[in-house]
Amino acid sequence: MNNAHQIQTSVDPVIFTVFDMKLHILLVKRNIEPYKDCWALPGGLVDEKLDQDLHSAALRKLKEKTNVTTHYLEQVETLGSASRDPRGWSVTVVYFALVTVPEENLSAAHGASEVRWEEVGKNGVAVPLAFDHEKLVKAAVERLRAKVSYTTVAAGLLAEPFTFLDLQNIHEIILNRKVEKKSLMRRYESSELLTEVNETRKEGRMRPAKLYRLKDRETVHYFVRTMEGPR
Amino acid sequence: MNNAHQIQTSVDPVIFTVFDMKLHILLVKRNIEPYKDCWALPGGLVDEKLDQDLHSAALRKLKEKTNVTTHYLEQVETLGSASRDPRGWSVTVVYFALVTVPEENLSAAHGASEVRWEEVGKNGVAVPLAFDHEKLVKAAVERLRAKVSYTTVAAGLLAEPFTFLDLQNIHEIILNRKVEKKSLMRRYESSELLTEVNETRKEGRMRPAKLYRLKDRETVHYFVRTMEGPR
DNA sequence: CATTTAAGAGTCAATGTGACACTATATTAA
DNA sequence: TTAATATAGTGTCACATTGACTCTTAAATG
Repeated sequence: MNNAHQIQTSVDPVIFTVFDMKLHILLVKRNIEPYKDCWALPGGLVDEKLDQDLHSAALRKLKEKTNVTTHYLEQVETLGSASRDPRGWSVTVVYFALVTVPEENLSAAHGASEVRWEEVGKNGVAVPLAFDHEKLVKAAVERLRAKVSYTTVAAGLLAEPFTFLDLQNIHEIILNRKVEKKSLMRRYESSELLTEVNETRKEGRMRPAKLYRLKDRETVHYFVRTMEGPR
Repeated sequence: MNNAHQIQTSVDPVIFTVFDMKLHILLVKRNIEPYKDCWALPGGLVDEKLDQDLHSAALRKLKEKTNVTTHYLEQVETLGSASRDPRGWSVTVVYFALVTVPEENLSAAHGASEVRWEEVGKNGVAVPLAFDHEKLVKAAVERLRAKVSYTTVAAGLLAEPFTFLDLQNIHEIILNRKVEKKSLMRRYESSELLTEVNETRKEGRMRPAKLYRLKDRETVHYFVRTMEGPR
């Protein structure tokens, strides 16, 4: 029972952002074997010295690859088996993080020769990923979609201030379907999470939209019911 | 990065059952340090040789402590930190399992000097637990309650055949509140998960209740809406 | 000042819910 | 044979929330 075991423990954050009206995740190109030159999640081994706990290990990985800060980091699931890494038994804890649209860009440091935002389509990303990372991404996307359909987490992705249309777009992009304007508005009204600011217009000669900020970027409101989708 | 690290990896199943109209979980008394003679979850280290993956590691732990089989095993969350075990960095993957009411009883083998079913009250169990196991139990109970309020998992706890009242009781015991008969009936009807069998009566001189079986013990039906509780 | 066009408020049928009243039925006692 | 009993199971309804749709509002432009 007291065998000094050799199970590798890592964290794999799936970092989401939205730009160009598409959902994206952050990938890094591996520069060591196994799966050298293959795209992978920006994860890595938990460091006994550096990391107090799993959550901060995930935050550290996040910081190493991007300059942006997260308003949301949630554990998704943990996969562990003898076969998922050719080097032997390994366990990885999958997280998903939401970051606002990146302006200054990525730091291709820390063992990653390349870093990039990859579009998430209907069936995950278009490139093959190392290890079982496609499965991890799938799980994270499912969780994100579920969460967005019954909470206000998606609002955290927006740069402030934002219009209601921005909010609606974020939901539609992540859920990959139309969302009823009025329905979403009602939900955010009852969440009491938005504060109005001033005004602006988006395109030429139309009525300007109100601008909002979040009262508290840390708070996530749960809708009384999940968004049901089209009838 | 390639430091041979020493993170201990374990699984901790929270095994639920219902008898005497109360929710219970299985605990074992530790017979080694640390926390010797303290009650704990029936978990243990993942064994690289024995276990193919985390799920089967949890099943193995379950089998070592009870003779019953599970119809439901679900991963809850993973906790890992430098401080949760005095011996150093450790990670544990928490599962929750549902088993039918135990008849032949527990095997107090495998490093546990004592095994027992402990009642789960409003605030978890009444005895202090080793490590952070109270937190793990709390997380598992929350997840169980959530799941029971929007799925048919609870039905898996019943020995077949069962009456509708049995089903209602199971829900009420786990959720720790009254559940509307008609509301629950509607949900199970639309789940199309029950098959009628014959008849029986429970107490003396009243109308006998129909007996049911589950069409498929593996299938879990998701209700269209969460049970909302009293108005 | 009329026109344009999206913002955003109003309205409504459909759905599912909790609550509670009501009916059905096997057993037992008269 | 029949009435009483007590739980099993069904009927009904007000209420809340939803998706869908329509209507009003308002700044900017020409």
